Amino acid sequence: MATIKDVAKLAKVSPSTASRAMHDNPAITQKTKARVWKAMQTLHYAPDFNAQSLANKRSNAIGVILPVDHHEIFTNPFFLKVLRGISEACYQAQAMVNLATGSSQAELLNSIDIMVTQGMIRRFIVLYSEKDDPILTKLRQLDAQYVMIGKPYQLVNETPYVDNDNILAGSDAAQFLVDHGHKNICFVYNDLKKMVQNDRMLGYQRVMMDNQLLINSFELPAQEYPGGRQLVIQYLTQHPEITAFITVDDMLGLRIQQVLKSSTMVADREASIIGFNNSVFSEAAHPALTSVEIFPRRLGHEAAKIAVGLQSDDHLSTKLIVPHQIIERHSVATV
Amino acid sequence: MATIKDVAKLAKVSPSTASRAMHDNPAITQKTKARVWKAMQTLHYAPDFNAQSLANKRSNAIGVILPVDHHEIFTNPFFLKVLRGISEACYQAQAMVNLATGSSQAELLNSIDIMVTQGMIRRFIVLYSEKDDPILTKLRQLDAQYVMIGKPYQLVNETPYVDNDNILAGSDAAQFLVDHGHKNICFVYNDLKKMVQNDRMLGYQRVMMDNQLLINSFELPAQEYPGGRQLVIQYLTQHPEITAFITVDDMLGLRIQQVLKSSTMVADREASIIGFNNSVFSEAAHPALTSVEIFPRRLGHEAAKIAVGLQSDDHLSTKLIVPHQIIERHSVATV
DNA sequence: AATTTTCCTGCAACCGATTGCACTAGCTTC
DNA sequence: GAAGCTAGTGCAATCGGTTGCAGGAAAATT
Repeated sequence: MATIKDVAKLAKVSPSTASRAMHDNPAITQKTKARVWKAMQTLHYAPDFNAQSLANKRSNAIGVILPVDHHEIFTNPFFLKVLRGISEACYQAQAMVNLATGSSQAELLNSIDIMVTQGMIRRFIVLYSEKDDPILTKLRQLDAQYVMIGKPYQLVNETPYVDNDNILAGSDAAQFLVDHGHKNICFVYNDLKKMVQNDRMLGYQRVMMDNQLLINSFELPAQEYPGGRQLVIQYLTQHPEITAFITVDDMLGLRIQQVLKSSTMVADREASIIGFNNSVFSEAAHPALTSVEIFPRRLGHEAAKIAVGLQSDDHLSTKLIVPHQIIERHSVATV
Repeated sequence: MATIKDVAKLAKVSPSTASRAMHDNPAITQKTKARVWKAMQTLHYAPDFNAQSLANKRSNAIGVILPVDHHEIFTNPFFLKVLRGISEACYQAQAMVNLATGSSQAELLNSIDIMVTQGMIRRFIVLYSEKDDPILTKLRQLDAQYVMIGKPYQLVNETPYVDNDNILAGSDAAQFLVDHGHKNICFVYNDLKKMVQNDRMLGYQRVMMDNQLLINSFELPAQEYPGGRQLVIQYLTQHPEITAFITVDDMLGLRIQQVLKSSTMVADREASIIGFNNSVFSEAAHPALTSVEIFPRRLGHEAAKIAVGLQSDDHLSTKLIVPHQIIERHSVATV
């Protein structure tokens, strides 16, 4: 591998000039820069990241923080897609991608500590947004920068983030059902402490109120908790008027669909369903689920672009809203 | 942050001695080592990874290579679980996890090149096994070490890997059906160029032959190719004798189940299904799919442990077989 | 032509580790 | 007691970059 000294030698300048030329330092003449650049080309020069990080006290890597391990999370293809987007943007920006996970919060905190203090990683992407998250406190305390995927709960103005307009997405989903003639619509969620779910519900509520319709909601616990099926049956029998469901994730929609199709307790009961995330689940269902696509890969891509551009001294924060899109399939009927 | 010089000063030795003491170099007296170790403790010393990598010409990071982007892959929770296991083991070994993905092979190859030449990453985990994979060629050519998840096609003896015994898993699944009285069993796959699928089929075939039963197989293309549903219906009508399916992934099982339940073309047709991967899909189905759990997280964990232990000079290769387990649910009936 | 100003470039130190080699004790041995 | 060993430690160079500061050359001013 060619080093900066080789380049310098070939361009007949000193390593310091070469270094400055590479960073397009204004102190260097165009003519000199050109010489250096040509030398870089011919030698296929590429800087050593470790040497650079050492000298700069800052790694070129972006740390990616997944939520603390939890059955549901590591089952959700959403994160993998986001990772793909991040990876893509980082590749284009010549940055490395460093993963941080943990089976407990303590472990994750420690991982992050190591990445910052020993790895000199100073830029992170946090793949979720939760209330009172100690991880964010830690990052701030370590003087690291981060961009979030999802809208932050705290320091909303100071935190760069990329997100969908989940309130709008919730509204759109509700409006879609209303437009199809539904009046008794139920919102199915999982955990309202998550900003996404909360926002989508807000959007749903807004539309219902605008149309003077009743608000119904239902908490369906994660798959690993038993009895979910029973809860759905119960809800359905207690609310015979409900003709449509908005589910905060396709998976929930699928589960409700399964119950509708298979339980003798609710035989002949029909209901429209619209989900979120446009995941495999929605395609796999029959009838295929209408779902709101939120473009996770794009979310990741944009977040990474912001993270890569983060300077250690800037305190302005970029916010980016990625559009969503309703993918119509066959699970919503017109009444 | 304390540096090695601070430690050295406190222990009243030179940095070189401190360094040697930290690596438990036999040239250093126990007494001196003890002094250095105590100094490390009191200063909360932790080495700078970048400086270390620079001096050693080898990073402490493990590169993780995902397969080239492909709708199906980034939808499969398997990889996320494996990542979790890798991350866990790396955390314990104080190694960083570096991700490599690409939307094309060229991009992925380039990513890897960068990781090795600029990042000094010399140890990789490859999350898949494919025939004639140029990625592996590249890794070898770059003089990097790798451990695979899944059995390699080439250099089987020289390549460390961790895998399930997929042949056995295939046999077990088939035997499970045979034990439940099934005689006409069909094996459903996706892409036989993948070692996993091939092996599972082999196992299936073995059991069928041992029991003097006919071998039936069926290729169900990935979800994104249209017409899959039609293919299933066609197969079912052309093979009325089939009473059970082994599907190489739960997703495929789910898709077959959907057809069975919903198509009027095959009304009243019943069939048992056993899938692989014990993914959410299997739980979400109704009746819930019986599935073969292959413990992806454990696969990742073990692979990472091997990768971390890899020395640049050793040419012995560890192989590790992670057991599988049939998770009985309700999709297999006794005939 | 001499002096000042402006620009550009190079020297050398530094980032935080590792390691070959030389050196100094303390022991043994004759 | 001098010579020869061995074992333990430190010096200094090195890994491949970055950057403050000094200095030299060219351009501008008088």
